[in-house]
Amino acid sequence: MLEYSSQPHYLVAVDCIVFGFDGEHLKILLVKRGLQPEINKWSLIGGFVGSNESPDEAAQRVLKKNTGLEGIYLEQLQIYGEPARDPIERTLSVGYFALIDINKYKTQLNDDYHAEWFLISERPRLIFDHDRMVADAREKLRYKAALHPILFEMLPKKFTIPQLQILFEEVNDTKIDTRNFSRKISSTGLLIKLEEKDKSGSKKGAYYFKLDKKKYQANLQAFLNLIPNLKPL
Amino acid sequence: MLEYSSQPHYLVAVDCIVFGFDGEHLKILLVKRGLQPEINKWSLIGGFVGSNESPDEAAQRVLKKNTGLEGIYLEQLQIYGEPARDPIERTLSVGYFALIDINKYKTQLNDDYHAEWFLISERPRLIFDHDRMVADAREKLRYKAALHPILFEMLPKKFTIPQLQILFEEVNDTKIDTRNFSRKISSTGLLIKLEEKDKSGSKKGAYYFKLDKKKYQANLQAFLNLIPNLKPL
DNA sequence: ATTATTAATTGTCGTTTTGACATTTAATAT
DNA sequence: ATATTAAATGTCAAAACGACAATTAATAAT
Repeated sequence: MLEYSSQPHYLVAVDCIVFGFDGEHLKILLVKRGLQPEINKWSLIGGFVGSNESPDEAAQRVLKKNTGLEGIYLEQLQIYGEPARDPIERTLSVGYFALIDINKYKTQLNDDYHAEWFLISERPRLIFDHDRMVADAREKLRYKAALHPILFEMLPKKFTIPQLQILFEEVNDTKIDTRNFSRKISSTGLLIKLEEKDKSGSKKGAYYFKLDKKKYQANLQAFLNLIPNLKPL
Repeated sequence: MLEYSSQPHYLVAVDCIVFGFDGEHLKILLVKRGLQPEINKWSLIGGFVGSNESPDEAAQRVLKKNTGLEGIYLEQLQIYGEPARDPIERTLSVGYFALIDINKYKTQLNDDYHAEWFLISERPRLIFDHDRMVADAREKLRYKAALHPILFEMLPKKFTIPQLQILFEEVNDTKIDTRNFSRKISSTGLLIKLEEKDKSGSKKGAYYFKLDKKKYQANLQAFLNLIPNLKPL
């Protein structure tokens, strides 16, 4: 086998697909690229992996630098490494998808940074292979959200069932029956009903719920049922 | 933002977690590392990503070079990029897991290469972070296999239901009820019953089945049921 | 030839979950 | 007092599930 020294070295970057929910629509956070090539074109939030950080840490750092966001849900998507994906120099990029509550960070974003939210369906064309990254992230989000309670990451601490349903509908691009949805969500035992109501959406008002954090942590792992009585490895 | 030129460059490698099934047990393919550091210690099959190939292509090439295997099921696991994971020089590694039918390649392996099969539970300690890679791959295999018909990749073209069940039991490290398993497998409509029987395992013999390849391709995508009547994005 | 043996195959039943569907309820506006 | 609007909840038939045991097809033993 070959020695280390004779092997080629590459740039390694991270790119973050940041999904957010504003109560009505699933959105994605984009920035105008600040360096050549493709300067001033819309792009995912990204940056190079530094010498003393892992890609995971780089993604966290880059996200914070570009948006002010910290401690948000972040998950590796996959690596993008076609030799010619960056025209200047070979760069491998690790894709991440992030989930945040838009309203929580709205002010911060508008004031301090150049990031902008777009409807998924109305986003501009992106540089390099970023459009593919978005498509992949969208698919993975849907896949994962069908089996894990991660969509709560995009909601405020207090949220209503109708809000939650709209979010599911947006992610899955489909309509869901209110009665069946409510039944299934209740059966998870993840929600705690609060006294307070959200009156903004209707005259009657919808009860707020919050996450049962203990059960939430326990259920982050898969809850599959092809194999009965399955226990973690 | 910084220029490309001022950014650090890294080695990028691939490491393959190769799972196989011999009819009885789930096994993993390991090699003795051929270069410093940690030379002659057990390791995953890996290699550096060359200048003119993607990581996916590198994984294919490395697998073929080390085992003679070609055109096998290969899927990206995740990237491993802790700054100090390789003591010589910073190297990021893309983990892949592969699925093959052990019997198909047995002779080839023993004769031409130094790879060796181990029971998952009896494998030696591996170099660097390869033990973590194996653990991650095992979890992902189980997760994916619960939702997608990928385990067939580890079986011969003709296989029996009892064989298939043992494989499921191995992957999930659990016992499954014969009657319920058979019912569920049949309901997928993925199997075609053949005339021939496998007499090696019993006096009565077990009917061979083969995959319905058309339905197999269609079902490689997720078949979830949290969202009724879900169609692909 | 009959019987024993072994693993493969198939069946039942009560419970739970599912998907499709409509009515009632709580608040505000008229 | 009534209309309006969205939230919350109920029913029912069909399907899927999990737990459980009996039958069948072939060979081996007597």
